[in-house]
Amino acid sequence: MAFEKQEIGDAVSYCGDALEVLEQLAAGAIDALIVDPPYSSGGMYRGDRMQSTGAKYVQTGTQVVRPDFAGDNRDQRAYGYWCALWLSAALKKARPGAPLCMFTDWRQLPVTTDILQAGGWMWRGVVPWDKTGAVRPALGRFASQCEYVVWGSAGPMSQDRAVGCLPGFYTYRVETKKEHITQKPVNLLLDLVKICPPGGVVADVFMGAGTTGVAAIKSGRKFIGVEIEPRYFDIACRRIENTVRQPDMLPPCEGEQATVLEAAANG
Amino acid sequence: MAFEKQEIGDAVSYCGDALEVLEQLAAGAIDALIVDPPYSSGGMYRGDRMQSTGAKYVQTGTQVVRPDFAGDNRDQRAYGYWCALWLSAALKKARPGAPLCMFTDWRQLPVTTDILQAGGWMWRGVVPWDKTGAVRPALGRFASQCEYVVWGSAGPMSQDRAVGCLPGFYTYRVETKKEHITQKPVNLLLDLVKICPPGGVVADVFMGAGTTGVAAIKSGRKFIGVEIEPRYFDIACRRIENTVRQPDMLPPCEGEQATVLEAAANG
DNA sequence: AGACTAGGTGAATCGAATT
DNA sequence: GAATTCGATTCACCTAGTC
Repeated sequence: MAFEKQEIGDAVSYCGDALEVLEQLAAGAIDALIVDPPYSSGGMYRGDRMQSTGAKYVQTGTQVVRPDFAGDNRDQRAYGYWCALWLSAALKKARPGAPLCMFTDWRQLPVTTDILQAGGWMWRGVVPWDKTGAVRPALGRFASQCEYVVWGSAGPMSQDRAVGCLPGFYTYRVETKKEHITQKPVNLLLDLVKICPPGGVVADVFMGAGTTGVAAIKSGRKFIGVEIEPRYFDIACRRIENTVRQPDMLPPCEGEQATVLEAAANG
Repeated sequence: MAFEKQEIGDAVSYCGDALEVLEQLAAGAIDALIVDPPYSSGGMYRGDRMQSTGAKYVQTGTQVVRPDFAGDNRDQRAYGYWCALWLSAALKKARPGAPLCMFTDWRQLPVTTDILQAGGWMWRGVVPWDKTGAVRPALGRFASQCEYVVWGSAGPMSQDRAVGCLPGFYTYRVETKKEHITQKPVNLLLDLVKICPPGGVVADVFMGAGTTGVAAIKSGRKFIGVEIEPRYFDIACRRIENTVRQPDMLPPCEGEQATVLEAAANG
């Protein structure tokens, strides 16, 4: 099968189905998988979830029209089976010990930890992300102001490529200008990509607006991206291209060397 | 069956098994259930989890000797069945709509949301608690610096007794002087008891060192507590007694009236 | 300073089953 | 019976922010 493929700097992006693209990658191609799959959340009842994403995630006030996104209307069991499929496919293309980060909300959190393990990955923890501003308070209840990164690894993780310790909690305000309704802050992803050894390949098979790619490239890592919806694919490619063009590269993180992986390969 | 029973101010404490004490309470006796059950966590492998709590939750350096606590060495399935039992028993003694808060760690979080529902409660969300300082960093990993409050209610929650909106995330440093290895900060519990209408009855059937009771009494609520381990029962009673004695009662929270429940009962 | 952290890794060791 | 393998268990050591 052939997909539209865009190579921009150290980023390779495919417009196609996650599962199908994953099956065409080389084994060991992925040093870290960071994904934000459609949560299939957003309603207590099946009928609520089956709406188009535009109707489901309503924005009050100014109406910003965005294309609907695909894969967000499965019920919870179908969602689980589908995730297990692409997670399993991704595992086969991941370097042994490669880390996996997967966004989810509170409602899908337990399913997510299950399907991560069903897909063959080793579950290692949960990292909350405090969205602060984006809270819808409810009288007499706790606000749901956090989303979650469920993380794990492709089997045992050795510490030999590690360059430091990462926090277990992040606070970043949701960006006001978004091109995708579930778009994550670049700064959040800039922190998360540190789980990938410097110079390694970060993969995201549900790119959306491409924030993971932006963060990977900006931090001197390589990137493989997949997005099925052509309009978001174009948006992602444009954002990655803008990142490649303006080399306001971040300074290497504390103790990070851009060539850790190459050194390991050579030595 | 008879249990040791201590009445201290507005707090009634029982030394005994949670399930057995719950079955002796009157229906509707509980306005809010806030519990910190033994997580049965503490290791990647079954053997690790089966150790005594003293050996499992290691303290480096100076050895502070604390009594082991009971019920922390079930495997995950047994943990689930056991929780479903006492949660179901508690539901029968809870006022309709009463909120439930249940502490857990990342490893037991998915089980906890399952068994909360298995016990008949309605799952409503997850509230992370950032322990900040109490982090054991690990090279190349995300630290696990959060624990979680899984919360829900005894059926539909009406908003008529609600006095305000609660945050969906808390940051409190672990207290340095603890009498129980899993003791929670008083300030955290002072925030959480706000889920209970002012003047209502907060119950905690795994008191440990009694922090929930301290927070309930300090905020002008009533309290029912249960603890199976006599040494922790004594510690809890002493801490509650100290709280009752020094009436440095907190000012009513924003919009809180100390007599909301009484007013409802009278009118 | 030094203790503290609802740990995790990996090497060494022990034990039972198999060759 | 001695050697080997595999699994389970034990133990030293690592991490960094805060008190």
